[in-house]
Amino acid sequence: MAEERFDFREVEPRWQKYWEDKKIHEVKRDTSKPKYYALAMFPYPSGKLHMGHVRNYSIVDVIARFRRMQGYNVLHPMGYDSFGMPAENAAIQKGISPAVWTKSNIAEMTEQLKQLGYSYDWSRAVYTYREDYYKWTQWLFLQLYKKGLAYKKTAPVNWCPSCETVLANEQVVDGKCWRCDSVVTKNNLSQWFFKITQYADELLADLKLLEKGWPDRVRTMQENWIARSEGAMVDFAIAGFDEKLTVFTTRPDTIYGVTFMVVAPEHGIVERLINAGLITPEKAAQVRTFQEKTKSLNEIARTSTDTEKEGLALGVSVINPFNGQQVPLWIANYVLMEYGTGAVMGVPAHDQRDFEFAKKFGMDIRVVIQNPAEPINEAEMTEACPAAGVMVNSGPFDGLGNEEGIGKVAAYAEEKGFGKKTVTYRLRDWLISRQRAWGAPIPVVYCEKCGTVPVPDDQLPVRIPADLDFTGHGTSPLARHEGFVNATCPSCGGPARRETDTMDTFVCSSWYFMRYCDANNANAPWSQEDVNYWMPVDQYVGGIEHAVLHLLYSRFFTKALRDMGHVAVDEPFAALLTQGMVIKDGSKMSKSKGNVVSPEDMIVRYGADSCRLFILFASPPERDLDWSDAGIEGSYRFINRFYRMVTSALPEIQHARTLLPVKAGNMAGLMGAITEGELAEGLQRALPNLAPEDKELRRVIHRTVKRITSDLHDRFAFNTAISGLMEMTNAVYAYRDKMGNRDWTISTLVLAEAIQKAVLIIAPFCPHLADEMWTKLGHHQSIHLEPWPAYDEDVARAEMVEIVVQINGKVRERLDVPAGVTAAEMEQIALAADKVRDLIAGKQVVKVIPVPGKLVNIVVK
RNA sequence: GCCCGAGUGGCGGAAUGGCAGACGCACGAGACUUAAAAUCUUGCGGUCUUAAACGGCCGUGCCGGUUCGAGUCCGGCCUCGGGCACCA
Repeated sequence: MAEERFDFREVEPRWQKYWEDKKIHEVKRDTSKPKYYALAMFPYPSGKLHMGHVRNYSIVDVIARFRRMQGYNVLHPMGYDSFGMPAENAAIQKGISPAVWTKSNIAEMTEQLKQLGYSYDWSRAVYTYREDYYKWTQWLFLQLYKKGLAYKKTAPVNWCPSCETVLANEQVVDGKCWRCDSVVTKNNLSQWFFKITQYADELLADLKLLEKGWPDRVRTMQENWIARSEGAMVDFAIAGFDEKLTVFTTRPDTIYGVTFMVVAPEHGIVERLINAGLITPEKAAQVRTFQEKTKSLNEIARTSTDTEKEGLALGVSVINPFNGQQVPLWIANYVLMEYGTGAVMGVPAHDQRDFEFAKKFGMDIRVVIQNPAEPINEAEMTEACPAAGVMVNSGPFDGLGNEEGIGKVAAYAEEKGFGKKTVTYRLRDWLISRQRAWGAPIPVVYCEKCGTVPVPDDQLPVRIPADLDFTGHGTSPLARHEGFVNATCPSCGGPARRETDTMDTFVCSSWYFMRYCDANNANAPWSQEDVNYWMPVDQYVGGIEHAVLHLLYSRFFTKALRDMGHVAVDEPFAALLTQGMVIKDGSKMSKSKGNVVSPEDMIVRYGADSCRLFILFASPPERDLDWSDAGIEGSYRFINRFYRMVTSALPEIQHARTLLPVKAGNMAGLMGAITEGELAEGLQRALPNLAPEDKELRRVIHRTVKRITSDLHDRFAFNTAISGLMEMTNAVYAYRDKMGNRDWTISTLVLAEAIQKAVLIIAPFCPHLADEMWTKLGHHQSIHLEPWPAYDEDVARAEMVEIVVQINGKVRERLDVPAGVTAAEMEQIALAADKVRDLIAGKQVVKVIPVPGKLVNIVVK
């Protein structure tokens, strides 16, 4: 065969320019076709693309191109999630303005995305840092505010006392500031929240709608993140103090087993008890020290069962309303203010954490749930017993099954007025305030007379000033910018101060998929017609690391906006594919490890098509992918092998053209182009004259088309789809080896069919190669506008199949049988085979299990 | 720690309860070539018997279970990875 190579350096840029000039990936609403919205999680413009991006975008590009060929009107957009910390860090470290840094990174990454040949509709690109985008982020904030879904409350932030600045969790390393190594503490600030908990029930219930399209594990993670739990709130009186302490418990059935009470160190009651003098001054000093110590622990450390439990008795008692018993009140590091009411009842007999706490501090253990068959004894317990059983030592509830008891106890409390049945969630409201300058400013002003006043729509956007001073110390640059802070109250016209916090970048990324539907709308975030035509996203693809936060926030946003009438869908992402990471030599690519593979280098050396092909071939999409330099070499070789397969067959295909009448409408017919219809008809006529080799090749071709169609449509198995393409290529080579002395007339037709279908199938994976080959086959229109090839079930079906005969589960014989044999026939054939008869001679056949078309298992004794 | 995953040849992986190792990489052999590269053909889990496997046995992280049959389902571990609310 000819020793030619695919000249990707010349071909790839040429086709990229062609697609861009012809705008073939720009889409409009079109009700004559079914729509398909294919979406990749948009990148943060950190500088250059990394292999994780290439993997993500190659997956979505294959899906988009495949669906286009299948006749869908495909929306495939791209943009940049371009607010965030790295731009501010660049400003602090290099003195470049965040906007300039961001813009130049975007330019570089866009260039690389274009070099990879992704079929984006660039006319719809969104950039969250631009005014025309964040204007609408602010508008949406105000919509939520007006609906009562945005509110302010006090919440702690990480605080570096030396830099006098707020730190992100990422900037706290082992409890210390990443820049100056000072011990980080907590500061309370008044901050904005979104009321996502109002949607907790629906976010949980609607996971059912995603059963088909989302991975089980992501739904499970969200379910556990929201974590609905049913239980009861119970009010405990405080001895000598006129305030009730409300606790939440999922086990009201154990309420008679309470031997102590614990609140979070930051619980408000502690302060009030100190102020009321119920906690002695010496004790109060200890409390302060304890609170300071807890502040330096993060949540993971506090809730870890490995962490030593620390506690401090306050010298105050609370009264169990069920039995009037007084139990001591404690503070402890393992109780969080964020969950439930920040107060938990201590039932050491039936809760492991309480058990450990009671053991450490010498508190009573009282069993109130017994297993009558194997009674437990307080003195001998080595761990808590959370199991079900019968209620004992529980006053009027004795003898009740504990599960029944849960409801009865709660109902009793409700009746008596000291408690009620409650549902709580682990999910907390979404804190969106960030003390940073490179984000969408929260569009609110504070007026001495009018209070908190939203900025009117016609004054949006609240702009980030261009002349900010980034130091990395002290308050946010926005808060230090006089021109920004000083404002006029929109309500009374008097002097006012602007809110200086910006929004969490997750707010920007909670609605970008709706902006893509109508990205250039200057009057609204989107039009109803567009958003309701394109939404929901049919296939969303991104990293598993977003399983909870981004995906949950976006679901919340969609539901809240639906309730305000801005969009008509319940869920934003009908289907989700979570792709694994790209690693090298067993660990994450990182500069410090020096194992970073640059997409740029790979494109220069092997071309975009090889790069795309390898990254899709090396691993199934959900799994982590180990990058291999030798592997991409293999993909590069395959592309050349494919190229030679097509180019060397061109004379035969020209010949095939002369055998077939050109049908009306085939404009490229004179150039040698054959339509799929012409080929199918020609082969239909040639059918009686086909040799076994012809039939075999046709079988491979049609079976492969079928398999790849299903791999792409049903299960996103790009790796096996590509291996199918390789097998098909191998089959064509084997066929051509035998072609020399065969009937030239028929074999050229079969070959033409094989080549043409192969080129169509490879189009979503290697779009440049495919378009180039399509042109060489005489076609005049881009292959990406052609329909996906058809396959014929009858041609794909094998005449004979090999079945396996097992004896007691071990393979003992292989037999060729006609394809459609029944189970009964298979059983007969298997038992009649010589080798089988020898092996079962003298033994008793207990059972025969025939599996049609696959195997027969004979069980003998 | 808690929640969620993953583990198969020298390597990446394939196998929807039914032949473990498709396809590719690496490596070996052969063809072509003055030579090399490229290309084409071919072999390739371990082990035992054997002149030779078209033979036997073992083998999908470990231990146990369900089943005629388990890489696949169930229970218990081990190791690695993702998330844990201010990285995005």
